[in-house]
Amino acid sequence: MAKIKAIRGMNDILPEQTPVWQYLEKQVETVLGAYGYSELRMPIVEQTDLFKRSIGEVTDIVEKEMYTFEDRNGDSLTLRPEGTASCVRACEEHGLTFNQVQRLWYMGPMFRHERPQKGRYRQFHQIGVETFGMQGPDIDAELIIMTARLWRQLGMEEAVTLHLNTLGTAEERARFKADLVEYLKQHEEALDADSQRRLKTNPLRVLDSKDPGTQALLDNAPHFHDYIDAESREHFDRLCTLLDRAGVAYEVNARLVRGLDYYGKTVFEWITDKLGSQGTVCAGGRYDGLVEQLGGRATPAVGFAMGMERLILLLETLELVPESVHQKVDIYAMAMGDDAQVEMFRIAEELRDQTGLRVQLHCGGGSFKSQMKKADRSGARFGLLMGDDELANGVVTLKPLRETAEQKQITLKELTAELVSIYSED
RNA sequence: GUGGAUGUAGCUCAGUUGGCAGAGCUCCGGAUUGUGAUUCCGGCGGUCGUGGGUUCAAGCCCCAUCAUCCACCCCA
Repeated sequence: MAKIKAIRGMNDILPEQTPVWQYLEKQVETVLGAYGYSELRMPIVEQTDLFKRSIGEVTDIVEKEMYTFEDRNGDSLTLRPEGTASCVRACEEHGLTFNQVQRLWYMGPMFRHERPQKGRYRQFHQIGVETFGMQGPDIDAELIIMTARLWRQLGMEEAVTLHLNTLGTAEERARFKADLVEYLKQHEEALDADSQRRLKTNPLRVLDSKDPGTQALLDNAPHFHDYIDAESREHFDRLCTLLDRAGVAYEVNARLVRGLDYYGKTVFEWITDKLGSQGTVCAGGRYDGLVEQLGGRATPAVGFAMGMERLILLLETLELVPESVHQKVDIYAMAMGDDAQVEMFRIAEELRDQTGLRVQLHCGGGSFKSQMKKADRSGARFGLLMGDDELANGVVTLKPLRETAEQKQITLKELTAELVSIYSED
């Protein structure tokens, strides 16, 4: 019989990896907490229409990447491909944005049926941040400054660069789009194949093309920043000023478009060149129209999402994960003989009570030698031994495993005092 | 969805013109009875991704299929 394997593009995160995830999650939570953001937890499955109405009918995500299926009652459900739509839905459903401001975050798996690749998976994980009810550029700046703090916290600030742009209002985009299409149609022959296709489906995305010929052509194309009016201009300028004053460096990239239909005004991406072709590690923007589009009262909103797999890949590439996150026990307790084992069980419990240290008790038998070997492999700083001698004398043997100090026999009372003093030095 | 590369032990990988399936690491046991991380010896461990085909004989050649990786596309 064929072995059952995980679904393509959906990965197990193994015990060796989970400490890295926990480390990253904790760092992010700490930074979000420092800005007063609250966590929201949402279902993974939503009605299909929610995503169709928010992300945009003609985007690749909705057209061909959603995990959509029929519920038993015939409803069309979809595994969420991103979090913003769910977050907006939840806020509306519970009145969270009614006459009030919200700063929210969430974490969890997203699903897109794409061809897997480095940094791109069918089940992937995002930490998303969304804010509601604030229309000025101050909140845009706060979000970006917050992400910059996170990169510093993680030690990766040198590895990422901020790309910033404004998409203006829908009307401004429409005027620009018309002129852009007109220009590109005159040069349609010179465009790469993908851009010719995009010209019909989503012309703004031609700006994103990696094709050198297309990019050269765009140099003489209409420039979007010539199409934005005073309000959009001021919003963007103020954002830039706030970032300048905060010391956050950025590159204005007028060709940064973003794939989701709901963005307007501010958009940004943090990009690294260390991960191959999936270099966007964090991205977001303003989506003032979305809440209303989904049936709520018009509410300004800005948010972003980080790709956890990509951040972890980057942390590992740059060797930024502290070695200590992999250490899971402080003390490895061993016993020789049934009576000694009974006593060691008691001692281990007492140590956990009194010192708060992580004590792993050897189970599963094996020779003394093999117990020692496991003690070493466990990464514990100390081994704790209990045999006939110790049992008879009412002591335990404390053996340093990581330093050259001698092992010694001490009473349990001395042991707790000793361990407390050793660990309080660190 | 398109293109390229790769699938051999739990992991990393050898495997010659087609001729008995290997190494290192891990794991278990041993090198005078209760001392690990270095050494030495022994052991466990494989439907060679899967299904067909060619052949006296296939890990190796051919076809299909699945998966992984990389790139395109798309995006976090």
